[in-house]
Order: sequence, then C-alpha cells, then structure tokens
Amino acid sequence: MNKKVSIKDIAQSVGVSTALVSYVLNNKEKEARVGKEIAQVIRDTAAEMGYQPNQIAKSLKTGKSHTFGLIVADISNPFFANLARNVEDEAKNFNYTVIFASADESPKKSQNLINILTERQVDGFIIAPAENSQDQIESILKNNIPLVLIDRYFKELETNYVVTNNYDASYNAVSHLIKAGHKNIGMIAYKTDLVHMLDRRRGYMDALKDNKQLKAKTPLIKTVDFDFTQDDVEAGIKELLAQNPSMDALFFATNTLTLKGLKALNNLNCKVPDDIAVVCFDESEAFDFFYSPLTYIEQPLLEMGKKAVQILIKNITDKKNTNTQLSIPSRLVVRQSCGSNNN
Amino acid sequence: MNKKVSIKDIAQSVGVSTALVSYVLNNKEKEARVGKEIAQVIRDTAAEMGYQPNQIAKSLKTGKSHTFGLIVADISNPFFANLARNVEDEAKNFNYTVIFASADESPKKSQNLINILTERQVDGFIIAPAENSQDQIESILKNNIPLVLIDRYFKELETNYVVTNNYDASYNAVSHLIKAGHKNIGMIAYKTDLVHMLDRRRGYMDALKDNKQLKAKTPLIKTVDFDFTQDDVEAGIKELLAQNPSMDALFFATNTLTLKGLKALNNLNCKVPDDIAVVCFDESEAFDFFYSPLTYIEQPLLEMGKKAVQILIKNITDKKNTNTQLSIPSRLVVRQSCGSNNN
DNA sequence: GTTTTCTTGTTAAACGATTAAGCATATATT
DNA sequence: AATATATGCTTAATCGTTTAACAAGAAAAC
Repeated sequence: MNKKVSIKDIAQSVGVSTALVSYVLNNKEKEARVGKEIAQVIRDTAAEMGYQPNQIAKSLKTGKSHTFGLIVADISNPFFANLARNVEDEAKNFNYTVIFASADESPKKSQNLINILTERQVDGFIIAPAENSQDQIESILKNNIPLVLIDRYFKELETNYVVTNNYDASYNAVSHLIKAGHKNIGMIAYKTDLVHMLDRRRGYMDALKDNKQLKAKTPLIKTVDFDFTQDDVEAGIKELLAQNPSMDALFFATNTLTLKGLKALNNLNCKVPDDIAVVCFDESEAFDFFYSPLTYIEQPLLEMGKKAVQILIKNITDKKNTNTQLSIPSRLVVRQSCGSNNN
Repeated sequence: MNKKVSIKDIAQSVGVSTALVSYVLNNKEKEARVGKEIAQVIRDTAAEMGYQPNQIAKSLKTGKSHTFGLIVADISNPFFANLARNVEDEAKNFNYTVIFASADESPKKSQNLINILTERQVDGFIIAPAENSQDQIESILKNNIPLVLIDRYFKELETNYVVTNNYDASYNAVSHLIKAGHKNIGMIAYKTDLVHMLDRRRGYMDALKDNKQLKAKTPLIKTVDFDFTQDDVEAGIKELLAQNPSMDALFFATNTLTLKGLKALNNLNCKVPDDIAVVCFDESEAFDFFYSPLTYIEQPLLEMGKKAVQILIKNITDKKNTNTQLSIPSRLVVRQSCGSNNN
C-alpha cells in the first residue's frame, strides 16, 4: 500500500502546523482566522499531493461516520433493490454512504447485522424489520441511535416509520375486484404477524365485509412461510378451491407470491381472468408479460426511500425525539387480469 | 447518544490496564501471557457491560477496515442485485462488510464513488467498470488497493477479473438459432466499447461467419445508449427489418434490452418465434411469463460473486501481485422463443 | 509609550483502539 | 547463591484527524 498522504505531510511540506491545514481543508478559515495566502498555498499543495482525507480518523474524532445501515429482507428482491437504489440516491444528496445488508426475514441474522453495523459506528439505521425483532429495535432506540423503520413497523413501539398504506391499498384492490363482479375472492399471504401483512389482510377482509361478501365462517385466506416454494402456493390455491370451488379471483400479497402464484395457476390450468381474476401487491417486469397483464398495487418506492432518508438525517442532525410516522398511499394500476369493466 | 462502553471503561471497572483488556478481547491471551482468572473476569465484565468494539478506532490503528466497495451500474437492475447478494453472502463468510454503490455507467459518478470509498479506507474494490474509466482503475492499481473487476474488464489493463465467457455464450446462442433454422439473425446491443459487449458481438458475428450466414456487407446489428427507451429499441428493430425484411430472429445482448425489446416486438405485431425468434442474455422473471418463454443465457452469478470475493480477499491478505483472470461459462437455457427443434 | 485589540498562527489533548517494550515477581536452573 | 527463565501486568506511543486554548507580533487606541 503506497503511503497515503496525510494532513501531517501537507503541514510539513507547507511548513505550518497540522491544525492550520485541517482548518483550511474543512473550510473553517473564517472561524479560525487563517491567512488568505497561506490558505491558498495549503489548498494547492493538498491538491498537488493528491490528498484524500481519512474518513476513519475523521469519524473517530468527530463521532460521526456519515454512514448509515439499510437492512432489508433481501437485496435481490426487486422490491428491496429498487427501494435501496432510491435510498442510495437520496443519501448521496446528503453526502451519506449507505451500507446495505440482507436479513432474510430472520431475527438472528438481523441482530447480527445490527451488531456489525453498530460496531462500524453507523450514524443511524433504516430497517425493514424482521418478525420478532422488536427487542433489537428497542435496543437501538435505547442506545439513542437514530432509526427509521420502512415497509413495516411495530405497533407497540414508538419509532419513526415510512410505509405505504397497506390497509387502504388492499381495501381498494379487493373492492376493485368486487366491483368487477367477482364474488368469491381468495387471498394468498405470508404467514407472519408483521403489521404490513396484517394490514393487507385486514384491507381484504374489510372490503369483503363492507360489500357483504363475507359468507363463509373461515375466510378464503391461505398463508405460506417466507421460504415458500411454488408447490406451497399451488397447494394453497388448491385448498382454497377445495374450500370454495366457485372462487373466481385471487389477491396476492406480494410480488414473489404473485410470481409463483401465476405459475401455479398455469399448472392448474386456470385462465386469468376468466377462471380466476388476479390482483396483487408490488410491481414486477413480469407482470407486463403475463398473457393477461396484471392489475397491481404500485408502491411509492421513490417517495418511501427519499422520506426515510430525510427523516433519518433529520434525526441524526437535530437530536429531537419526535417520531415521524408516514403512511404513503399506493396506486392501483388497473389492467386486464382483474376482469371486466376496467378501462 | 448514550455513552458507549469502551475498553477503558472495562479496564477501569476490572482494575487493570487497557492493554490487558485488549489482549483478552482479541484472544491474544496466549501471546500476551494473561492470567487465566483475570482474563475470565475481563470477558465477563465486557459481556456484562455490553461492550461493542469500536471498529472505527480499530481500523484507524490497524489500517484495515474489513470493508470493501462494490461498484455496479445499477443496484436496482436484477442482474446486479443478484450479483450483489451473492457478493454480500460470500463477504460475510470472511467477516467483511460490503458497501454497494451504483455508477449508472458514468465515469464521472464512478470516480466520485471510488473517491468516497477510498476515503472511507475500504480494503479493496469489486467493480463493474464503466466505459472510459480505465484511468480510475489504473489509479486504484497504482495505489496498490486490491481490486477485482467483474462482468467486464479492460484488455489493456493487467487486473484481476471475473466475467462470464461472453464470446462463447453468444456464439452458442446464435449457433443455436442457426441450427433451429433461422437464416437472418439480427442483434440488439449497447453502444459501447466495453469488452463484454464487444465479445457478445464477436460471438454473434463469428457464429454467423462459421455458418456462412454473413451475406450482407453491414451486419444486422443495432445499438442503443445505456439510457435507452423502449422507442429506441423499437426504432432499432424497425431499422433492422428495413435493412433485411426477412429477418427471422433477434439476439438481445442484455436483460433490459430484452424486456424493452419484447414490448417493442409486441407493438410491431411480431409473433415470437413464428415471425421472429428470440434469444437473449441474462435472466428475468419476466422471461417465464412471455407468451413464448424465452431461451436465454444464464450467467453464473453465484460463482462470479463468490470468486470475485475470494480473489479480492486473497489479494488483501496475501500481498502478492499475481492476477487471477476468470472466465466462467454460461449456460444456454433453451425454451420456446428460439423456434423449432428445441426439446 | 503603554495598553488593548486584531491577526495569524501553534500546541497539545483527545477520539478508542493496538502493541512493542519494560518492569516486577516468582520459579527454575546450575 | 547467583543467574536465567517464566509469568503477569503496565506504560506509552501510535493511527490521522479535530479543536479548544494559548501565544506572539502588528496595528489601533488611549
């Protein structure tokens, strides 16, 4: 490793103290009353010598790393990848670096990541929390590390969060199916008590209820684990059809569920939307190419990413303790898969 | 911010020097001849006080951040997102943290990211280099910062790299089209001199040449900029059809080109594979859902990610200067879109 | 001609760790 | 008994910055 040039090297070369160099290079000449000419000399030699500040040293001294951690479920999931990209861009606007990490919905991995990032002295966290990670979140809070939850949050915890309005989005989507004439709407969701999933289920249930479609004692909902396979979804759909053979529509709670679900429907020889209409959460390039382009709920990823960063940075710079809780509306993109009277 | 507990706090609490605490907590008791009992006491109080080492301080002292930068074109592109995930996982196996960043194929952004990451004292880089970033790469080399290029590399630069065998993959894919009976095969590529793209073009050209299909003076290739729109691709396809109205197959050079290209083909009312057969590079969930499931080139993302990390870490720990240059084969996944005699 | 006030700098401690070197004391070797 | 070796722990410098506190000469004020 070529010896990197430090502030000391510059000081030596110019013939001044390191303090002066530091002041100049941090644009504190005014406050530190540095002479105009010498300042210029310092700046010139710094450039000449190719000086690059050592952020590690800076961080150690200032206690700020200008870095924050973004923990999602899986960076290879397009939903999170897009969110991450928006977070990255907004962070750059504030001169922050973000460290991504994937926790795979596992509280164990999540705790491990939080530890690693904490040791790296991140200035804050943006987290899509895994199930049963409340204690981890609380401990971040207790340590006064700025935090914004994203995509989901915990009802019982007082935190910042930025989510989409899952309840409304679901309610609208299912209502749309009902208006399109469907009378037996099933739902495929994740088996979890995370609030975003519960809200999506509530939205589904309430839409049915408000439209007097809640006939059966057991709702037409099947859930699968996070590490589900296509077979799991297929089994779920079959069970739903067994439970109510006249099921004529399906509401999928996420993009990954939908992708596997569509393949399952193909396997089962169900035509969309004639046999079974489909509406789902999230986007996917694939939805455009399905023979019956999907009607889907488009989450406000750009706004979610931007806001999460802005709230986090505000929390880092101000040290006030007021929590911002944002629920941003989603948009229903209506296409063919939901059947009749769409425009 | 709650005062974090430092090694000094532990030392004070136990009544020993910080040196002893450091030795114990770094499992250097043997070398440093630390007493057994006191070592246990130190460990216990450390745990009790909830000590978390300050990696920043550690890094400053040791000169190693145990961090490396991964610069790709766009983390929201599934190709890079998947690669990134594999890199992340392999890095974790070595206890390294990775900082992702997107350069959008822009040398300016790339330089900016390299600077930022260098200042953050990353121990190395994995980079999918943008066009015209040779000087940046050279400068990393000159500074003796370990580096592995990925996805593409520069012929004129002696570096580590891990890529897929773009030439072979292209050659095979196009040969497959030829064997399937197609006689006028066009190609849509990016307008760039990056080696991966040139190799893909060479593979295409040579496959044609070797099968005596190179009749026209100007090859049936159209290129678009990195920031292309669907209209650009559509225009390209139209031009190709104008140039040779009997074009019966298209080879797309990347996933994003394909996605827009398929929509363009739909717009142009071209049926796949009857009017125009299609083969493409990269995967996409969408390819499964196209009415004629696509034949595509599956890149070895897992192996590429793993190898890149391994090579980088080897370069970080050993300081030897031998370059590892890996070209890993891709697999052609044959489905319907390429027309006849596929199984 | 002092004293005060600017101007322009320097000194040195600190951030939280690591680690070579040193210093006792105890035990072993001859 | 004298010396060598082991054992157990401390001291203090260092990594590259930041920044409060201080200093010294020049200009201004009286």
